[in-house]
Amino acid sequence: MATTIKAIAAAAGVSRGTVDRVINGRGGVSPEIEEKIKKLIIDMNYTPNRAGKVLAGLKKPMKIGCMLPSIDNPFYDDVILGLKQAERELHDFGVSLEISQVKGFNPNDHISAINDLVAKNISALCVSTVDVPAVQDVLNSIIQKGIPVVSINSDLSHTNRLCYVGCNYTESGKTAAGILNLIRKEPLEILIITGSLNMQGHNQRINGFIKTLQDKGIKYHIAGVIESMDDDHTSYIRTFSALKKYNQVNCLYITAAGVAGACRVVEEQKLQDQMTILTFDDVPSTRELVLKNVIEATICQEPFKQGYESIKILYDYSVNSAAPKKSRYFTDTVIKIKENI
Amino acid sequence: MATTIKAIAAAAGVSRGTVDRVINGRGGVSPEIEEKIKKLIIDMNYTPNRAGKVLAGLKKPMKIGCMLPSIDNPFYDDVILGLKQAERELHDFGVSLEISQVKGFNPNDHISAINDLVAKNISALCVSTVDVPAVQDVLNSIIQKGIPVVSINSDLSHTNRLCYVGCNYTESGKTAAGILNLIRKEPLEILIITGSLNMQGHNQRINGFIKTLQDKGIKYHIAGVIESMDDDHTSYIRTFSALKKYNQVNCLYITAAGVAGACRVVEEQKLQDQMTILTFDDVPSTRELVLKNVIEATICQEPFKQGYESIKILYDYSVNSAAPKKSRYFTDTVIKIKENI
DNA sequence: CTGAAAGCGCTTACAG
DNA sequence: CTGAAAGCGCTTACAG
Repeated sequence: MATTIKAIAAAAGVSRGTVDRVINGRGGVSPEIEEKIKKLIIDMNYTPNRAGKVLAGLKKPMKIGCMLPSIDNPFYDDVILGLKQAERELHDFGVSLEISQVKGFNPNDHISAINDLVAKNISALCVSTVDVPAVQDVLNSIIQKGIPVVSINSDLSHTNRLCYVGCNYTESGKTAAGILNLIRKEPLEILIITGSLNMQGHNQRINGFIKTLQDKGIKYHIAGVIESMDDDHTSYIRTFSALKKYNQVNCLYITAAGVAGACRVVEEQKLQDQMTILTFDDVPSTRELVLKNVIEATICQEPFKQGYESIKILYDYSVNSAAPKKSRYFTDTVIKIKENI
Repeated sequence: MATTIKAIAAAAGVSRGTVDRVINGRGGVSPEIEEKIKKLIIDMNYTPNRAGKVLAGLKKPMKIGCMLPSIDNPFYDDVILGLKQAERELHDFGVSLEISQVKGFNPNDHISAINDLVAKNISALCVSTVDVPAVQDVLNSIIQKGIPVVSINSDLSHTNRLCYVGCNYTESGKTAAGILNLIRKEPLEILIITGSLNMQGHNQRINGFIKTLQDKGIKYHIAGVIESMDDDHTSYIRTFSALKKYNQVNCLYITAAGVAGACRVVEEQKLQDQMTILTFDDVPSTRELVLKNVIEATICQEPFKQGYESIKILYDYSVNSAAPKKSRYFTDTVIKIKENI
């Protein structure tokens, strides 16, 4: 049987209330008694029982806010499933989620969604947002108020966020090059279709990719780099033009959304057989293209786990005062091909 | 606030004890009152609070037994880490693990290890064992005693095990062929090195592999099939002979342990460059060979998760009487290459 | 500065 | 067949 507050109180000859004050640093305990209890806690190897804490804490339930740019972005579907799974598991422990979904990456939209959540009295926040000063400032002021923040999928600089949970973008770019190295249809004439050159994650995927191509001594040439703006229509138009201009291209490296738009060009022009296509993430349209042998491999990042772990981390921090051990939790870089998708 | 036993009792005009009797089917309640309470439970949407259950159940702690053939088998290291992680998380809920490790696959050794666990008064069991009648009988008698059993990593037939948690062997074999299809150095002359032709999982890896090679229309020929007996020394000896005999082999497909032994032959004879090697699992020696570019890809099966989920499933079943929704929980088929291992 | 009591939701003897 | 009471480990007013 593990040590309890009751046992400590008996050993110290005080009441359980006093032991509780020391354990939780509520103050108002004489120095001698405080010392005595602290020593006992260590000697008797006391750790608070989570079930007891939960039950006592049921009177003041905890609401965790989540802000995601998930409208019209199927990538977030699995993130949300992960959030909800965590909510289900923690429901009996008094936890509920307040999920705020926005469309696009306008900082002002994100800020007002975040402020709305705070107004709804959340006691922790997880966000997937843009890393710009205006957003950083808002988050820092929230953190100052005692609301811990976890960044999902896209990290934040210059903030005291508790931790990041998401993709290792550089590694995922390297892995794409590793796959290409196995396939090896040299010389490679590569068209890079990125989401936005302003997105750090997308750039890391490009840099990791190129670095590994070089390290491996692969014969390649980057025909061009275009931006899809994470939009299938833009992606289609620009890929169409680019493939007309660079007609030697035999490899598409698509770092973000816009996969279906780019692949439509390839299919319409019947270029599947001579084109090696590498993409990221597993949204329904991408999955279909993998199953149709249009895309050779898509590299994924465990979105479900990103949602699930974020909530668990915030809960553990708030209730068990367990700070995360790492400042960045990278989910696995997962290679999916037709057979294991 | 969620509905509680107290609320139901008040609504029914009875004591909490009576409500508890109905909820847990302990009997001894008059039919009319039982009906009334059952209706109330549905109408008021009652679900038992786990924290309350846990606290009340702390007086009778729960011991879960685990039997693994893990001695001298590094594959199980991560399975055990997963078991221990679950134990840590459930420690405050009164759960402890009794892990029994054995060496090899002798049914009698497994049976006596299992019986020892039962003698230690475990209330649930997870096992990774051999699927033979003698073992099945022992497990069925244990299950009859009310001890639920989960099979890890290797499934059991003819038993009432609660569920299986482990690899999808057929899919992992297909995935190996999918990788080979991307690499395509036809014509392929393949040497299959399997663990044992008596192991269902190993055979499924072979069958899935060959089926997919055929479906893809890949030009291949199986030079031979040898058994490593999951042992590096045996693997080395037999691979050495086989490569001497079939000197056209340009691909090694290794379905189980014995990877390091087989690869030693390749390295000693400097065949790395002309040999495509596909393996399974991520043990230290395999990982090293992937990083050294000897192995092209190794296909993994989330061993940590296998351990972790097995315990969670047994716990949920025992405490929350939540039967698993599926009879087989397949962990993901994970492709690891140098860049993402 | 400290203690006694009540309560979170559930279960377990015990009494009738 | 049913109820009242005590208890699991912790926290929260309240009284002194």
